[in-house]
Amino acid sequence: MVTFGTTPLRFTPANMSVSLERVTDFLATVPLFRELPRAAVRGFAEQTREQRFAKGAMIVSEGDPGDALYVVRSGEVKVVLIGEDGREVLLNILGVGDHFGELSLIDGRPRSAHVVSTVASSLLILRRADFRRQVEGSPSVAWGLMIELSRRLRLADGTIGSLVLLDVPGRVAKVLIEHATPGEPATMVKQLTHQTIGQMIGASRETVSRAMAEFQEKGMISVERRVVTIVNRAALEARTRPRL
Amino acid sequence: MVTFGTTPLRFTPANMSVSLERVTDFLATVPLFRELPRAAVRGFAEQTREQRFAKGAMIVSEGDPGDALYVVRSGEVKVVLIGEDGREVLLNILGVGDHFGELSLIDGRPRSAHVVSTVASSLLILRRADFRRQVEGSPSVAWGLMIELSRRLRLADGTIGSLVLLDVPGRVAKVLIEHATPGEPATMVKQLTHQTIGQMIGASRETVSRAMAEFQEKGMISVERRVVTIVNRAALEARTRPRL
DNA sequence: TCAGTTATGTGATGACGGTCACGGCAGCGT
DNA sequence: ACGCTGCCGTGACCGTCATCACATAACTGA
Repeated sequence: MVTFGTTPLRFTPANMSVSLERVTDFLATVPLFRELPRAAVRGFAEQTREQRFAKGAMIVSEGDPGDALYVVRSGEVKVVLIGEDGREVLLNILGVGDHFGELSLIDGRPRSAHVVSTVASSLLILRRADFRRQVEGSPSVAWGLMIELSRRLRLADGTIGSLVLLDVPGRVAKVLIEHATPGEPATMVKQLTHQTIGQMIGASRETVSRAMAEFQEKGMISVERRVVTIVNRAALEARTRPRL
Repeated sequence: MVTFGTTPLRFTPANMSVSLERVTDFLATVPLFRELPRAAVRGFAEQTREQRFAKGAMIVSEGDPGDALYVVRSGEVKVVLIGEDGREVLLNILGVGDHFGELSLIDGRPRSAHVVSTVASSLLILRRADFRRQVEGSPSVAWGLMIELSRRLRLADGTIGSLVLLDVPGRVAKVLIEHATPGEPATMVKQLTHQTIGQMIGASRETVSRAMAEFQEKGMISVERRVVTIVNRAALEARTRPRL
């Protein structure tokens, strides 16, 4: 549950002259700007300010007019839809180097989801300004943006597919596989609470719990102190397909 | 149900020299190329060939390597995911002037869904060739592409949200509203079979049928010879929100 | 270490909606 | 007109999953 307003935002004035090179260094590592010459990255960095958010702070709200792009410099944020009854749908979890907010910059429409920090986070904010001109002047950025949008679109379509075609255990299996860090014989999965998984796949906490219990019984995964290890990836993948 | 292979594709050799101007005229009307100078549109048109597909033909298949962009010149196609049990998820219905296949051109990955003609259709096929160079050389096309991708991403996220947050009647209401042609007091809805609506929202034909019966009873819509009229749009929109 | 908070396991219960099974109806080609 | 085929309406049944209600366990910070 998001804590509306209870955790006040804390503002940190940008300290441009001192940190410009640091910011440039950082931006140069994010995929979007990776192919850009240093001078161009600095061009973006100059339009940037940094802001810190406490855990649980609402960074952007659905429906807001949006005129900024955000890059996660530290921490983690989640992209969520919130139903009028308070239930949350988790569309995405973003970590360091990920960015959000480009949709509104591109099409000028209001924000389509909420973004909330899951831990204390620091974000670089790139205001609209002449974003469009900058992007058009940097074909590699434009291309990078399109690749990123394509990636998300494929992900979203895949999610729609599994929501419709798979039962809850199938969707849980899919999430486990997608969040597994490679390393075949025993693969580990990033820490995700059952609650969080449930919000990703549209299921209740309890049902996720039961699904994972089933996987454990069948020797597909093992859980040690809340860390999940994938024991039998093939079996998990099989659950990822309907009609088995 | 898609008829795999039963309806053979028919090939029509491109007739470049004669039809180039026609094709250019057509392309100039599609939003993606609208802002482009005529010469540039012709540049795209030159890389184009036209192909006809019978009703039910599979135009692209999920998993195929993809190196072409398709523009619907006449007819209609549907973008679908197909589960191993044969169930279909309808991601999109595309009409004249719509295009598909850009994702693979952008990121080079395989096709993420099937595309099937719902009626006999004619498509312009723009092969990869130097698509990337062309796009980078035409900022307005790059921008148009991003706007289109943004639009689809918003739609997809909205679909995910309604799949998770809304019950079937709610999702049906949403589809009706989205497909309503404006004209307030009595709005009409494009002809969609219950089956089709079901595939769009992950519900069975029967449940869609019952939802629409309920809407009729409550005077929210009226159905006359399979044409739906929205009588009480506000009530429909209310059903679009959870916790009623 | 201890208390408070947050995450997890598991049963009971009921509703939503999928599936099966028909019957009616409308359009369409011959 | 006549059948054919595809769409629609409705009842019956039953599985999956949300919800409620607790009991436990694992983490957090003082």
